[in-house]
Amino acid sequence: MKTPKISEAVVRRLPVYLRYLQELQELHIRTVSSYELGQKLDMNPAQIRKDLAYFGEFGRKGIGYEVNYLVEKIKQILKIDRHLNCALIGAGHLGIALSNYNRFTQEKLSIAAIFDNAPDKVGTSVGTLTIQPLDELEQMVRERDILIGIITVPATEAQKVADRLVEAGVKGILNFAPVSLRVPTHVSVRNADLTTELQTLAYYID
Amino acid sequence: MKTPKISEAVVRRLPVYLRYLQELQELHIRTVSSYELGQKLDMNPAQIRKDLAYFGEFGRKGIGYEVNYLVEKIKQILKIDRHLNCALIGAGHLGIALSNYNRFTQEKLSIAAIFDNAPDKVGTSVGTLTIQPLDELEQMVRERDILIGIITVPATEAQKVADRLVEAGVKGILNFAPVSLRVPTHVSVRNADLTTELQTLAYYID
DNA sequence: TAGATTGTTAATCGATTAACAATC
DNA sequence: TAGATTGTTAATCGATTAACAATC
Repeated sequence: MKTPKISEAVVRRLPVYLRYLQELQELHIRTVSSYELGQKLDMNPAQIRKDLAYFGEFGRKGIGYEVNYLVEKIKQILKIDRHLNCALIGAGHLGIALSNYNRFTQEKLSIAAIFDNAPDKVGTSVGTLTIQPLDELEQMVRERDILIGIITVPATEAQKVADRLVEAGVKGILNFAPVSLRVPTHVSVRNADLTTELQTLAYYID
Repeated sequence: MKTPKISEAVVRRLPVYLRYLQELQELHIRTVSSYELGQKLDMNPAQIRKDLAYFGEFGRKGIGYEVNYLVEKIKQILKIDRHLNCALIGAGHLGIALSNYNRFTQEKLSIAAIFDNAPDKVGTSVGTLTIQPLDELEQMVRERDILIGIITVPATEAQKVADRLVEAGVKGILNFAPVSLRVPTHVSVRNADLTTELQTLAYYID
């Protein structure tokens, strides 16, 4: 897979294509054109073709894209065709919600450990997992080959947790805490802060 | 407030500035330069100055920006200086998590009603609210002046809920369901789909 | 005053869109 | 074949960054 230099904008659109293509799969639709995709996703067809063409020639001129094939290709590109273990740090309401949410949607991206320091939470089960104390973070990351940390602790703790995740060897962080994390360049961070989203939305009201 | 044509990229950065400025407020720091902000947020200082300058002249040459003043200004720009009522549709784990999360962070952006159709949930309390059946959505949106809908129902239900929210007069939707919603242009949608975020993150692993 | 830092213009860089030859 | 649709190049558009006069 030759990746000349793909912009984040392109990468962010791939999961959106994938999601819709999977809907088409369920409807047993075999083929789709960039025009149809563009109509449904409210995007420019040229952009869709260009995005996909960064990674290879997946379509057929005069025909369009074969849905099943494109689904597999996008999964490969995103590297979600293989297992990827995540650790969840912070077993509050949001953490529990995510660990459930996760279970029945993407079995390839799975939560392999949950941590919290509250004494009344440690030892409690969440699905098939048991909440562990934060002390055990580093050990578990290594033992269970965890590559992604999902941070759902309070803002004041988030940087400390991020530092420990980085130190333990995690490659990516999904951060739900409302702070800008500082991490080395070899670690990717994505922010999923609800407050920020709501505030952005407020701007567009009226 | 003259707003020539502000790009979404600019609007998305304002809450990030705000968040850090509020941290500075707590530390009783009175003044900050675009250079310092840039250092901390890992952004170009010229960009920060330009972003802010779209909305007015908030700084002082040779000095920088007065923290308290800038916080107030950004709140005004984002329109979070006034109350804004949201409705939450879907009282699953994620919905409950959000309604709690929300309570103690942003009192100006508050959840004013929670809906779910599951018979075992209707009538149950969540904080000070009682879960209501979806039938009552339109009525509540009107009665309680709800301008934003937060969708945390399953993907299959999300478009139906969005249609009803739009019909009831909501101006913005924060969508947690993994589907691309279709709404009229006068309604803003922001997507906060965890799966999409995780998949994007996976691309950057290794 | 001298040093610092803004607001803004101009230069650069990158992303989106249009157009079309290639071809199924 | 004729119509459709890709992959890709070129044109456009927009966003970021650099530079600097204005000025606190």
